[in-house]
Order: sequence, then C-alpha cells, then structure tokens
Amino acid sequence: MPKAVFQTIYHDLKQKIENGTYPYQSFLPSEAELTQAYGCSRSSVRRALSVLATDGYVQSQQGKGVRVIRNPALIDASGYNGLETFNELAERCGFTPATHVLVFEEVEADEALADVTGFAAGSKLTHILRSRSADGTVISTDESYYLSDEVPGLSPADVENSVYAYLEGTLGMKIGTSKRTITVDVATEADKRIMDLDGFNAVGIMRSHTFDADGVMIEYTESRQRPGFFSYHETAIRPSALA
Amino acid sequence: MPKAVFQTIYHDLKQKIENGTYPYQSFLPSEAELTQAYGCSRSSVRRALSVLATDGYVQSQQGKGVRVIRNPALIDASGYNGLETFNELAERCGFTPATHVLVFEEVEADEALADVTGFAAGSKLTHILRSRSADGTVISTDESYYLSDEVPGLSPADVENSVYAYLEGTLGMKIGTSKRTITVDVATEADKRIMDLDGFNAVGIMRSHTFDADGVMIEYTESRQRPGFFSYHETAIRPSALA
DNA sequence: GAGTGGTCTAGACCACATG
DNA sequence: ATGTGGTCTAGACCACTCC
Repeated sequence: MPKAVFQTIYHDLKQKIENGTYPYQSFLPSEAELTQAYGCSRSSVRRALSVLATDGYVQSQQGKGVRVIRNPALIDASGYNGLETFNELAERCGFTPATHVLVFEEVEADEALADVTGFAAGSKLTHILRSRSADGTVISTDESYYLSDEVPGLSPADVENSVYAYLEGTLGMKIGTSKRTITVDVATEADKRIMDLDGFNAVGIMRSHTFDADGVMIEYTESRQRPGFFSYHETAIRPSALA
Repeated sequence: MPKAVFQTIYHDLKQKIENGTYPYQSFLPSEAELTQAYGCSRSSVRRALSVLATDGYVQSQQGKGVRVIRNPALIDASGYNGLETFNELAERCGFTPATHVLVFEEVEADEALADVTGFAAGSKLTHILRSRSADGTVISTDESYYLSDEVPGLSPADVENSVYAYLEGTLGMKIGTSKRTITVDVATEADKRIMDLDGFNAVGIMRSHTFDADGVMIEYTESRQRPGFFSYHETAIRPSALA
C-alpha cells in the first residue's frame, strides 16, 4: 500500500489509464486540475506524472498538456521495464518451470574473475551455476557470483528457488541499483552440453551487476538463454532533461 | 550548453565522478553542502542527483549520504542506457560502416501490419529496409515503417545515412518516448539471404515504437542483428519509489 | 491574454543512521 | 542529539500553445 501522496496519485492515474478512463492519445486533466482533485501541491502531481512518463504511460507537452501514449493494443506496452523473470516467462508460455543447481561452491576471485565480475581480486565469492527448464527442456543457465560475506547462510536449497527471495525475505536485504548488458553471442560447448539448444548455435546473454541498498556490489550474474524465449523490454525517454 | 540550474549541477557532478574527484564507493558532499556550494535550492540539487541515480552513477542512502557506484574498471558502466548506435559500434570495433537501402516504398497498413506495428489500419506508411555492413560484411538489417505524413520529403539518400539526422536536423522534429523490446530468435531465410550470418542460425532482434514530442507514434522499427555485435545496456533502479 | 507545462525557491516535517 | 536523505507545501516566474 502506497503511503506517499505522489504514489497514491501515480497508482490512481495509472489504473485510470489502464481501464480506459484516459484512453490512448487523450490528454490527462491539467496539472492545476489534478492538484485540485487530489487536494495536494502541484509538486506531488508532477512527481506522479514523472514516474508515469518513465513507465511509458504518458508524455508531457509544454503549453498543451499531458498525453496518454500507452497503447493497450500493443503487447509490449506492459508498463514495466526489464527482463521477464523465469517465472513470468513460465506463466506467459504456460509451462512448468524447474531449476537445477549444478554448482555451489566457495571461490576466491583471481585477477581474471575480478575483471569479469567487477569484484576486487581476492574477494571471497559464492559461485552458483543453475539450469532452468520448461517442461523438462533446459532453456537457460544462470551463473552467479555473490560476495560471500553478504549472503551468510545461503544454501543450495535456497538457490533452487529464488536467490532474491532469500536475500530480500530471509535476510532482509534491500536491493538497490542493477546494471545490465545484453548481447547475443556464439553458443559455447558448455551451453550445448547443459542446455537443450535444439540446434541453435547462438544464445542471448544478460550480464548484470547488482548493488545492495548500501551501494555495495553483491552479485554478478551471467544468464545465457536459448533463442525463442528471451524477452526484454524498456522505455527510453529522449534526454531533453539531461542534455 | 545546459541552462537549467539542475543540469549544470548534474554535469558538474558527473564530470567529477568521471575524473575521480569523487571515486567509486565514496560519498558525495551532503545535499546541504551541495546546496551551499552551488548557491541554489535543495530541490535543484536533488533533481541533479536523481538523474545521476538514473544513470547508475550514484545511489542514495537515507540517513547516510549519496554514494558513488560507478566503477570505472567495468566497461559496462558507460553511463548511458540503450542500444549502441551502428556508428558507435563501428567506432568501438574499428571497422568501416556502410548502409544499403534495399527497399523504399509507400504502403498502406492492412490489419496484419497494423497489429505488428501499432499503426492504425489504413495508415499511409513509408516502408524502408536497410542492411548495415562492417568492412563489407552485412551484420544487421533494419526494417522501418514511418507515418508518411510525418516525414515529408524523406528520400532514399536521407535514409542512407541516419533517418534521425533528417528528422531532427532537416525537419526539426522532436523525438519523445521510445519503447523497445529485445528478443533472440531463429534466423529466417531472409536473414540468411541478406546478412552474412557466418553459419549462425539465430539473430538478436530489437523492435521499437517511437513517438514524437507531440505524442504521435511515428516509427516502428525491427532491427535484426548477427550474433557477436549486438550490445544493449541498461541501469535499473529498485522501484522503491513506485511500489 | 489565458492556459499549459518547466523550473526554481524557501521552508517545513518525517524517517533513518550514527554517535 | 545531530546530520542525512525523503516527502511535501505554497508560491513565483518563465516558455510555449492556442485563441
């Protein structure tokens, strides 16, 4: 439940856009009217609008108004950015997901690993390799390194489900920023061995560096995915505000 | 040249992070100190910090301060989100880029095309298919549809370079929001015919819907890329502010 | 000129971290 | 208790669009 004023406004407007109260290409009430309607300051209204713009729901036009640009006819307009989680994917495609832990070990970062992961050389890391399957077909692998000191008590059983569920739930850790790079590259021998590539010789790769709320980098993950499943969505706003 | 106060602060702080004045993992001066230093209101300082956080440069911690989380040792920390443009890619990999226009025609959107592109059925569209090559090797194709009425005078010659240069430069159009989806999928016969796939049987695909500053959708593009070149970067912030 | 969004200020109160 | 960031307000002025 949102407590902040701007969050309440954000959710209300978002819902009204989704249910068609404010349809695609229409204009929202003016900021002055919204300020009146919600009985708050203009700043709070503007903050809510700013988040909606980041979501790709609306776009402001100086002198004219705030226009709805979410087209319900387009599937891509899901409203959220980022990679589909494995479970969302399973839901969408209607298959039964499963995870297998192939590697779970402690390692110390040498120079090469430090270069790749961004952890300092000599860091104690927990190395995890998992495969994920859909109805028995292995469609992706996740290779992760966690800063061991930050994930005390992590066990293979926790990893079988979601590491994040353990970090955020059991450990009470708060996640901050995550930086991701997506590429498509040649399938390695290991990919062919572990995944059911169905003849494909290339894979989608997402590499991510994750920081906790204290700004400490706690995770590096390389997720490799069989073509045909991988899906990533993003909304970009022209950097008029940052130029 | 930035005119707004928050933009000036943003650029100054950004530069000081990049040149090591505020190194990785250090804390910026407090908001109160920055307010003093820049002789402005706290709001302007906070707005600059907010953009830096979106860029993945800093992360705030209530009660503690604002921490620098940009690690210059990681290539991925380039500071900007989004897909590398073809020319940036050429620069990074050191090859000579070239573009060939394969199709340039006017079409009317039927139901099927409307479904894919998001344009209304019956719209007059300019259909463009281009191949892009590196030192003679064709590594990607871009298939675009533009709302013809919005791109008057567009010619194959303009398209040979950058369509955006024509839109923003010659036409003075302002681009607004862009929504993108990235997938990896099977290479089609057309892919194999047009691109030098070097034996690869999968391609990276980016589909994008672009809106102009008036909120009108003007472009749909499907960019298909040979594995090994495609690169996309993004910074995600935990949605504490939007939950 | 009237209405819209874009920027900025000055000040207030709250939640959290640290000593 | 002090300092930090998080939220909010009330009001001001500017730039742009449209009549």
